[in-house]
Amino acid sequence: MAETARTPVSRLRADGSPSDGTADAKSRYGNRPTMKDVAARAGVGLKTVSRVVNGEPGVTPDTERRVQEAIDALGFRRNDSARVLRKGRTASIGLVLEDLADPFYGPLSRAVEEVARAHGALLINGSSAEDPDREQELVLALCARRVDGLVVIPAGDDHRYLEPEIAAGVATVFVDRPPGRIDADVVLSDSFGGARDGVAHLIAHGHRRIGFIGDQPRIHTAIERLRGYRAAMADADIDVDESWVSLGPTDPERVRHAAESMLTGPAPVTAVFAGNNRVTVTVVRVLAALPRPVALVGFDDIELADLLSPGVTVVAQDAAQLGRTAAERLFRQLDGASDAPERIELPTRLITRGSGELAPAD
Amino acid sequence: MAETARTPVSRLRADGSPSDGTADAKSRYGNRPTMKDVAARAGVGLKTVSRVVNGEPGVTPDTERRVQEAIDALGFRRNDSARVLRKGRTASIGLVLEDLADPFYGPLSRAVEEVARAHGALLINGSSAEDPDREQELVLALCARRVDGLVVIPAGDDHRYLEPEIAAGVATVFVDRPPGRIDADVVLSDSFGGARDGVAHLIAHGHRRIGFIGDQPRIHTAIERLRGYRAAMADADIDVDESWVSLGPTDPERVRHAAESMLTGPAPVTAVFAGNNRVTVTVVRVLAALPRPVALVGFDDIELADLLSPGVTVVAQDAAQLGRTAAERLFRQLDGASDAPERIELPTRLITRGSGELAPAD
DNA sequence: TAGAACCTGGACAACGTTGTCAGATGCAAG
DNA sequence: CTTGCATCTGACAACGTTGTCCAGGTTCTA
Repeated sequence: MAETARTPVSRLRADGSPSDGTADAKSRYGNRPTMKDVAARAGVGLKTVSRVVNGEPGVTPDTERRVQEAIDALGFRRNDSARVLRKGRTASIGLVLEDLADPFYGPLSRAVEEVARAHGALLINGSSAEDPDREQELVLALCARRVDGLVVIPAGDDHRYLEPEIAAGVATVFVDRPPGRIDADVVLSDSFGGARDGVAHLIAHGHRRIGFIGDQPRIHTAIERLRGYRAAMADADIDVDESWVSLGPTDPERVRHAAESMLTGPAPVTAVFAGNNRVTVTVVRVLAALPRPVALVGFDDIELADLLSPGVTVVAQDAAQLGRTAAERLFRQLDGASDAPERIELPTRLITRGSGELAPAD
Repeated sequence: MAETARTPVSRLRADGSPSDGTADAKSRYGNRPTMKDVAARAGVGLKTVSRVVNGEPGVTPDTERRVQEAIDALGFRRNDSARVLRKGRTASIGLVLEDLADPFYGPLSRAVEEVARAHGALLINGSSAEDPDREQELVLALCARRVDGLVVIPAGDDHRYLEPEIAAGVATVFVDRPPGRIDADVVLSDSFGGARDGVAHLIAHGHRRIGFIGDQPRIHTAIERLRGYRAAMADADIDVDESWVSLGPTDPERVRHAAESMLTGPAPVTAVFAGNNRVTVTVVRVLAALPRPVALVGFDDIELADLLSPGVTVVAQDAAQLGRTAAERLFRQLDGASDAPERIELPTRLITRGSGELAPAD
């Protein structure tokens, strides 16, 4: 059945609609009822409708009923744009991350959303695709929408463009990577410590020639994890052969090439530390095709890592906790806390599953 | 932790321009500069500023420069709330899905975002957590924000509450599951056909006792996939023992219990068809602990499925394509197309990796 | 040189809501 | 039958932007 009462006529209309008299009048949506319309229908004043809609006190039950009937009859829905204009707060926050499709960011944005929801706010989000210009464009678009706050996983390394916004009261928290050239709240995982522990774990199982494959060097976490790698190696008095280290984009081709080359040189590595989830996945594929076992520890947990053989040992960070902490910090700012910008570092956790405990196959 | 003093009037820093005398009654709260402020500073009219900001023609280069300088000096950013109020279009679309953290929805929302971006729109999104009330609440909140359009992965089965919105011109497209009790565009994967093919594949490899574990029966895809299962079984003249069929929540406990019980009865199944990615993951775990091999085909592809042994055979749907198609359809509506609501069904693809080709271990 | 055609700039009125404030109304007490 | 007081109610002015429209000024044509 399902016959619709949809009017085929007024779907929406581009700005310069032909003829149709004044463009100033309602050439936009099919006419949506406003509070004025509701007031007229209910035979009350405009403000009374506003009071009913917002549950303000001071309306007789009888009046309220009349207004409610008019609202239902007309299908009225408050226009929040106008409300925002008047009140100044939008009850929405922006989340700028690198890629919504990356499994690492899913739980993170979900956590941010949960916190936002608990505070009655909606979440607007966008992917920067690791492009600083796009990050800035997105952030500024969000500011133009007057989001109350921003959670940013930065792609760029210069955030001075945010200074006027922050000064104007846009609460801002960075996550996963610190901001560049401004002082602001930031929530991070302990990339340095996590990587150091992971590499130390490999060393403890007898490895000395250990490879490191990480993300591009302009990304803070990549540098930190490499630093952790070097620290662990130094602690064990192992000289790092620079052919064991590779930073760059994390697309499968590049990573595969990097892995293969450090596995085949004159001094082939017996273990690999993978700098993030995407790297790990590709390295697992490369190692699976090898005749000899090569140990592997990856940064970030991956689904099904426990079911591979051997299971993949990882340094896990809690993406959801990262997002939750950041969002909570954001709303603390919005609630008026005026603490100095703080850097919060969350611990990582080594999960041993087998691949990191393989002995070197020398 | 030390408690910090909270002042209600905190981070809003009214930029005190000492020389400017006009800042008396107007700028009581640390407000942002408006076009009026810019106009005053540049010594031009309000509308001229608007023209510069929007790149409209009819401004001398010299005037434009003066205005631009004032904009930069004040850190002016157009207030889109006001703009929206005036123009009627928000250049934003809403996406309501089940769970942002589910790996199936990541690529889908990313695709929607890409299309939105290509049309200059931002994406507001929220998770319904499979709760119809929450879905409605979210959708209506988005409508109050006056999003131009909605992409909805429905949790509920009655969407008549959307009728006034659609009539008022909110473009609407459903994805992954059809809407309930209204007529609207919908983009689906071919759940029925995909499941039928997957089960037929198992039958072709000699299985006759095949289990089906799916999502809750109020979810459309769960029903469709079960229908596909029954169709394939009927085509092969196999009577389905109802102890082989289990629908319900997809949490690991429930799925594990369902799998174990159909694997241990008097007529234990020799193969399992898993109704979605979450079910598959748990079933893989259960089967991995079994002494005898049991065949498995899962609906939805999973990362690393190829690296397990055996590799997991799946009926893959293209989540990104689903999102892209829906979003494109949405913007076609917004561009004024007034086609009748349409149902678009995307094909699935069987990917054989080993688990689905195991012979029955009778 | 006057008039027309054109260009630039600005005054003003919306858009739909909420905060303020003063006017109505009802009821009890004087 | 007033007065006082508490409740309700509605007119009106913002909020910051854009569409309309007209006033000046300039250049070009007759």
